[in-house]
Amino acid sequence: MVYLDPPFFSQKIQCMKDSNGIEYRFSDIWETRGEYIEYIRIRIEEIKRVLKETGSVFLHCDDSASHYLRMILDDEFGENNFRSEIIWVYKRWSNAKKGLLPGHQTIFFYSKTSNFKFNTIYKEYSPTTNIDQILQERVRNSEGKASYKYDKKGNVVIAKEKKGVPMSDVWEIPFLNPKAKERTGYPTQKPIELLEKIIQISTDEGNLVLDPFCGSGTTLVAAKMLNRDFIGVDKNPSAIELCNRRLAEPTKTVSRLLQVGVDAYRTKTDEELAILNMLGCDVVQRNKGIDGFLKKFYLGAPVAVKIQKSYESFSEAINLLNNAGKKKKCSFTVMIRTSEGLVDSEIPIPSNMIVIDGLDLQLNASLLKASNNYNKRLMRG
Amino acid sequence: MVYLDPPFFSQKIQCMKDSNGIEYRFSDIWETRGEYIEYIRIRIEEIKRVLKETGSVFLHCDDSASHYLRMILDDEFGENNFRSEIIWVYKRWSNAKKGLLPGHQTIFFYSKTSNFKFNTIYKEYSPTTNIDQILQERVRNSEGKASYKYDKKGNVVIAKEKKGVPMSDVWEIPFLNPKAKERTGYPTQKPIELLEKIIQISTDEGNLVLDPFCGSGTTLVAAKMLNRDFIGVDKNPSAIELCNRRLAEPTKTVSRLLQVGVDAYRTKTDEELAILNMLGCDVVQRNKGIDGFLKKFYLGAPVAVKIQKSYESFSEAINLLNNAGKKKKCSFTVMIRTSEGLVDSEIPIPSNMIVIDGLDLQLNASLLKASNNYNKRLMRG
DNA sequence: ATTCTTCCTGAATCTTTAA
DNA sequence: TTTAAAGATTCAGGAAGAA
Repeated sequence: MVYLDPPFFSQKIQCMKDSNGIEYRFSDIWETRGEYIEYIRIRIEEIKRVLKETGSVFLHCDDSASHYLRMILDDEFGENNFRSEIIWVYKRWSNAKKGLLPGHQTIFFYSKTSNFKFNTIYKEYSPTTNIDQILQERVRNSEGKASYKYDKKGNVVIAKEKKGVPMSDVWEIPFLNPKAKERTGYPTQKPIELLEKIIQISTDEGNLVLDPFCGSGTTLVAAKMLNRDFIGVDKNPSAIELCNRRLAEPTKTVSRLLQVGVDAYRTKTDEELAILNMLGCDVVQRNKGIDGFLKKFYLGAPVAVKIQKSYESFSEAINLLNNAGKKKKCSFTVMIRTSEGLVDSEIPIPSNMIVIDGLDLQLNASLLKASNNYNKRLMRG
Repeated sequence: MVYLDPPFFSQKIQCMKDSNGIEYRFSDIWETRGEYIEYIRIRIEEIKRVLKETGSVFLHCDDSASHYLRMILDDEFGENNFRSEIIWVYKRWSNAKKGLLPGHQTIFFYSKTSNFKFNTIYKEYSPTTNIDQILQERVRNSEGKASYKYDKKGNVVIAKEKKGVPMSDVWEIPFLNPKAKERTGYPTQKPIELLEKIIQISTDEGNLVLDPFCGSGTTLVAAKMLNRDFIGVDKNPSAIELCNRRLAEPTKTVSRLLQVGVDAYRTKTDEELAILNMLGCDVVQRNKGIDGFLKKFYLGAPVAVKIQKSYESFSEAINLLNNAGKKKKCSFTVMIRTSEGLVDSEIPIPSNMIVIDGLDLQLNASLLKASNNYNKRLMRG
């Protein structure tokens, strides 16, 4: 298998320093598009030459010249050997731009022949999947419509064991964060996770992986950890040095985000989210005293919102919100009192805090009043 | 704005039947690739001709010929007018295939000039984001490192109001489920939500939207619902008929259409469900006047709850709830008034109806009062 | 008109403080 | 001593302003 992440046609100089002050730099600047294409084409030709009959190539690019690169691959490998357009999706720290924020890169997957090595990776079923579909055998009737299969006694027929859903061509993997330990200081470094997937679907242990633009050596590190053989090439001597350093101690930092999933960071209940949404709030996830900020400032300052929790007394909640609001320089704070929260309103409410009873509290109060009125009227006849 | 979803170069015949047995069919078969490209190129040329200087084009394709289509766009619009490669991501029922499951389609976004119309849509911050960096102003020291800004007294300085994160070029929108009500039976039908986003970012109300391969008319329906003008073209007469049915069936008003259209793909919003849940309600799905019943009876009879909808005036909502409540022999009814609903409280409120303002309405009133108090205090010195 | 410089942003981590 | 919460930091990549 060959993975290559050649210079993009971005017309920029990529430059970065590592923690020791060593500067890594390469140029994505080309005289003409034709020159760039020719540069890549020669390399693709050679890649095809050295590839086994069952081998595959993965070409990594952004959207600046992906269509030209795919043309080259079509020409050299044949369009019938196109396997997939893999989309690597990530969220990244943002910038201001008129238009949509770039949040993906493309990896073209071609095989040398139709008899290519491929290991299917199975993922979990979507939570919306009906288990009957997985468990029960199905048949097609005369009109071609599918239905569940029953045996002669009218019992459902259980299907053979399934392995899960085959992996899709869209891969959501966190972008290598500027603060990640995995970072070497080399520009355009890719996450190990990405290379692991590519190596796993296209090779077995002991197979050979080639990266002709190996840079910081992510491909090689991933290959080594997965017990594949590997060859790396780079024209920059300091890149090779870096590769050797990394390979001597191949480490992979597991991203907490990847490990626990983004939902682990979402700590609000549906109800709390609905309240915050109703009020027009940005949701705050990592603050005990504040659940959200109103999207609009008042008196030139932010307004913090807190929903009383069931495990908090009212006075506790007030103190938490008040202190957090002061720290964040809020003009006002808003407390949503809930019926579940422990009632205990001994302490005075700060002058810049607005307390609003939750809908359930208001409803109960109103219903009580209405029932009393009704009973009084009854008494009076 | 022009959106086009031309036949793909898939070399298949697309065929599907709707519920009335009408068959829709068109051919994706072309003699040669060159012929296909020429067919598209002519249309792109004309699209550019009729487009305004501030206009944009969105070309929808799968990965079978996307590189050729983008070449055409580069040629006709100029590669400096390439704005984004939008990736539409969806999860779909799986099929066994050696390789990765296709889970995306591509939409190329080009503008006619660099002075193009664009409305940024802001999304929520990631749950991993630290609010301090959103809230606090930052500075750069002499070494170019960033840190938080403090005033002379050592207090943090609050940054100006933020709007959220600009939308990325990767859109996760569910593929039209085979059972979805929105389905017309037309092959390759796209979800309305996808078209809504495209129309929203590239046009304002009253602008003109053209779909030269309109098929079942999803683009036109979305345009109509968003108060844009629209033109649809299709060479298949039964497609045009279908479009007209979809566009004209709700013969009343545009807002009625909106109501019907929205209701077709979601009966209760998450917010409404959360409110009903908060109040301790059983949810009622198919009643215009009632959204839920309290789990507890009052005075030995059920209590109906209704949330005012954005497309209902307050008096309309009151009448609906009151009539439905009488039919169901309710002792009381509860109306939740919302800020989105049309305000129009001319008619008297029935004696057994309890009206509760939504949290947002109460918050707005409280903030207004608090701000006024603050200003008065300022005036008095 | 072109190049250079400065500024701004926020996702996801690392670091420090509090419990 | 361990863990959780809060605070601080980095950097790709556009925009806007300066040279």
